[in-house]
Amino acid sequence: METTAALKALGALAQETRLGIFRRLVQAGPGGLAAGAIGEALDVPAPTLSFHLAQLANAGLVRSRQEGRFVFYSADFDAMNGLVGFLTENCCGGNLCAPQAAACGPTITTRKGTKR
Amino acid sequence: METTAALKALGALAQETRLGIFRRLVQAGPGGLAAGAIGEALDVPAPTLSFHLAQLANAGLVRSRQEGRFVFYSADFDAMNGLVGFLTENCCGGNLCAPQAAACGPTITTRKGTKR
DNA sequence: CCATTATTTCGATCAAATTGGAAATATGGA
DNA sequence: TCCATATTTCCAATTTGATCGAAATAATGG
Repeated sequence: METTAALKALGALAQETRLGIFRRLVQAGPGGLAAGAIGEALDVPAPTLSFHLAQLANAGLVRSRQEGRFVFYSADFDAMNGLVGFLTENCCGGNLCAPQAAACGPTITTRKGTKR
Repeated sequence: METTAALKALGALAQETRLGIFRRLVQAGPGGLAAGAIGEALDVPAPTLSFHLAQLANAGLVRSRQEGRFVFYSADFDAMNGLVGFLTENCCGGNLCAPQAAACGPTITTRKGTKR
């Protein structure tokens, strides 16, 4: 992820309502949620919600798809991974995150070096 | 890291000049740089620089210490780690980062342009 | 003290983001 | 077609953010 995209993603998440929306979408999983369901869950008026969803979409953090009368929004996990990668590089200068790698969790090393 | 702190950190980094300042400080390492050196490196007028440094400090991403006539600013790596951890949890719902764990990975994504 | 350098505060101005009501635009069903 | 529901666009008010000159504050050495 390059700087411009990272700036847009950071800006998109740096707002309470949008961060709430995104968290909700992450929680909802790949299927996402209909716009109305998000607005109801977070108690955000439709026009305001639409505005924020557009910002998130423009930043590449969410995707939308029409399904019947509904528009479903879902988190773009790849984009989020890209952002985390960008920050990790900016935090660590391209190397491992300092002291604790807690952020990367108990994890994943799917059996040694099987990258990808 | 709690939501409020994460929002402040995201907001602090979601600005071109501030992101540039922070990257420079990360690159400078724990010792940091004098305010003047940062301003000169990034060509930012003193008042503007002071404003942005204050924002970064308020967000907890940088620390400052007086040294002689200079005020040195340095990146707070723990805070940055905290932010990455927060995003990772919000990206993965507290579990593994989806498909590829590239960000945490075996690393060394020495990409051209990472430097400087 | 005084001069010099480093940084911050003040203040004014301009630009951009956020908000939500009212109205417009889909979409699918009766 | 007409209706009901879902979502977006339009618009205008309000708030918040960014910029930087000028002046103020801090630190040091002469």
